[in-house]
Amino acid sequence: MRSIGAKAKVERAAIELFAANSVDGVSIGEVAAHAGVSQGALYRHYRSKDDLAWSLFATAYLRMGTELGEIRSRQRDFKTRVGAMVEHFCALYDRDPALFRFMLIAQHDLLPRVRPDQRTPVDEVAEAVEDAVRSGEVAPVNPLAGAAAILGVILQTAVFHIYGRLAGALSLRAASLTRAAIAAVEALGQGEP
Amino acid sequence: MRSIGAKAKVERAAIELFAANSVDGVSIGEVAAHAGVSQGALYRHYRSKDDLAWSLFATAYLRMGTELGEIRSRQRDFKTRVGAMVEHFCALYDRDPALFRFMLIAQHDLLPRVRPDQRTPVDEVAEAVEDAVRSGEVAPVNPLAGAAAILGVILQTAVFHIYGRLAGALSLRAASLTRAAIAAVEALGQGEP
Amino acid sequence: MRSIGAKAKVERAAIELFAANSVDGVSIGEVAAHAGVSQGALYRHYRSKDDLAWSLFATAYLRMGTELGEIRSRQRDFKTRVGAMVEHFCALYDRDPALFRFMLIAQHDLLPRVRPDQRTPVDEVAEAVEDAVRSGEVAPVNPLAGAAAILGVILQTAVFHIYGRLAGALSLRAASLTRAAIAAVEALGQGEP
Amino acid sequence: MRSIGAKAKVERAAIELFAANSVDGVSIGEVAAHAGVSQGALYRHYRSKDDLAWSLFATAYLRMGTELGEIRSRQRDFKTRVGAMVEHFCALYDRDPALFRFMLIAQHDLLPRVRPDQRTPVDEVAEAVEDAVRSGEVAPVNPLAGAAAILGVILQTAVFHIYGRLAGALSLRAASLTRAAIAAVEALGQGEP
DNA sequence: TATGAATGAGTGTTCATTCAT
DNA sequence: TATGAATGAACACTCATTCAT
Repeated sequence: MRSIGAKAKVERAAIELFAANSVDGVSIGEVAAHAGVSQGALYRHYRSKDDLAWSLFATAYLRMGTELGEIRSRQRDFKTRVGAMVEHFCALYDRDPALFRFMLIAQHDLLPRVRPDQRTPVDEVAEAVEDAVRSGEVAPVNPLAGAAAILGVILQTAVFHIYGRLAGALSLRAASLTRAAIAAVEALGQGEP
Repeated sequence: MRSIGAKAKVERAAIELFAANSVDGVSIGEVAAHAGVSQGALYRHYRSKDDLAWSLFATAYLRMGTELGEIRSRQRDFKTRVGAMVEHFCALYDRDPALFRFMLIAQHDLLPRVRPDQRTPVDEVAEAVEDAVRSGEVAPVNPLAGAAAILGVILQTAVFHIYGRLAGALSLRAASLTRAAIAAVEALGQGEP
Repeated sequence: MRSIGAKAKVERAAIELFAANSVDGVSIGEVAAHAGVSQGALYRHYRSKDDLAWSLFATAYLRMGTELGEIRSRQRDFKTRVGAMVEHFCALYDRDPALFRFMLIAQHDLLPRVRPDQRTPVDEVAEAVEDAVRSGEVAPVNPLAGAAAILGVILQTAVFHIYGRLAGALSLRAASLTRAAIAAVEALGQGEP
Repeated sequence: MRSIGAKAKVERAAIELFAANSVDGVSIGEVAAHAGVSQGALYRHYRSKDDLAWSLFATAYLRMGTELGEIRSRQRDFKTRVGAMVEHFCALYDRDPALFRFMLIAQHDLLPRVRPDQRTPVDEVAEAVEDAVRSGEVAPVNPLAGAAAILGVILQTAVFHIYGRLAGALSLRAASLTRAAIAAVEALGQGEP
């Protein structure tokens, strides 16, 4: 009856349930019930359960890519860029931990479906590293290896937070995570390989 | 005599299929077929599909914890410990990527089931950090935050390898990953928080 | 004024789709879309999907009965009657093959719903045979057996046309079908049973 | 438990229910219940409901083609051939009216799926007509038009029997149907087209 | 003991029908 | 009046698990 917000309610319910139980662990009926709509109504907005999961994931994942891209174009200094990116991740985590967890969980199923021409968070972080290498801000290093270090520091901290190993707002850790991420990238490039 | 190795064949098949398709994406029939045994035979070794997945995960995960514990007791120096741990992770990844990927995928479902008194890889790495802080090898830092940085650098690199973003044996990256992990932990402790 | 023709558009769409995919193979949404009206509008003209299918079938089927009855009252000679009836069938087929095919398909579901007091094509053809027997134009024969022979010759030819086994306008075959139908009825009555 | 006959019981139940209600009008649950097996058991023998319907239809339809082919190779005279074919149809109808009705109903959905290289009843009857034309037994006529006449006489009589318009064993009508079928074919070829 | 047929609850999905706007 | 979003019951199908042989 209240058609405005029906899709939004489904999205929220799906993200929360998928985050808590993984996509396969949640039935479409549970999503509908949690959203307060009928099962049939859900299919007016999404062609299938898979479409729902993919749509939520792709939207959030590619949006994060876009936002990191904007950060990259706003800042030119490597350390500033990494700092802003780390803060962006932390802010998302604090604002919507369910969405963050959903993305972490769902990536194993859904990442392979991202088209190679789409700009992902990984691409943006790797490009930031590449820029830094090119400008001499950091010693030569494989940009993707550098991106792995940066993202690893951030995401594993988020994972520990999810599992209760760490507490408090993640944003409070942004400064130290930034230092760690930058130091990791610099250290990567200091050996012979 | 034919039953010798039957359980091992099931385990291998399960790990490979679970790694490729996640636990929910694989039926017990597929595991049995892949292992070359009947479905009924599978239930002689595992009470349920869940028992199979949990048993595989817990064995591998806790074993990794034990092995990291042994590394910790063999080495006393922080950097040496981290280096050995990184090498251990890389060696496992290179030797059995399916098992590694299975653990990465399954953790979201199964980690919460690990009892708090069991020694996990996280505990061992965190304890190594704690020791280093206590001995003054690194500046004061939350041991779990340090463990997150170390594991993040390793595991995200493995994830990139799985998704084809990085190539070549992971062990070849052990030295640089070790430097990155240590640098990250040291940097964590250098700010005011 | 927009509603003028809406019902007719629904009928046409329904007949075409039902003919191509059978009633169960077509959704009310497809009919509405094909007709260019909303689903709700469709229910203004028909109480239900079943009502739509039955209404279309009954109208066409009973109309054919009426028309054959008119032929019967216009012509008194058996051969002339059969000739006119065959031509009538062929003309309908050539003019509206979808309607013809719909009737052939739908009869299995809907024929039992025709009330016994309603004059069907079968009744008219059987009565023509009965008249011919009574007048001595053909040897004694069960009128319904005769009607089966006549209708079988016509309808099976139409079926072959639908399935692409025969080509060209069916009306071109009217003369030979008439001869065949009459010969079949005459032959039926020439044995001992 | 009684694995012998499970598939046969499913087939019988399916044919009977499909004949009475059409394939779309019967749920897989009803078939299973009628057969006295579980729904799951049904899927051990048939991949899908469609596979069940198609398998039943193709088996019966192509088998009839084979049998008519055998009749054709046993008899060389046109009238004898037609007589044997008519008797074969009548015998099948009398022995298994449900199967006969199922074939009549299902053909509209399933006939297009028969591969062109498979010998159908239509092919066999048409070939019998062709042979008769070639040998001069009947005047020149399109073999498929002739087959339509023969099959029409038989099948429409069966249809009338199904709907209660005719009664008694169909085999009792075999002789007169044979005469009617032959007369129809002969009459087809006596005009100018 | 080992097999695989059988079970039956649960899933995603469709669709005829209703009704607020 | 006309729309199309919403409903909810029904459906085909899957699969972990059991058990007779």
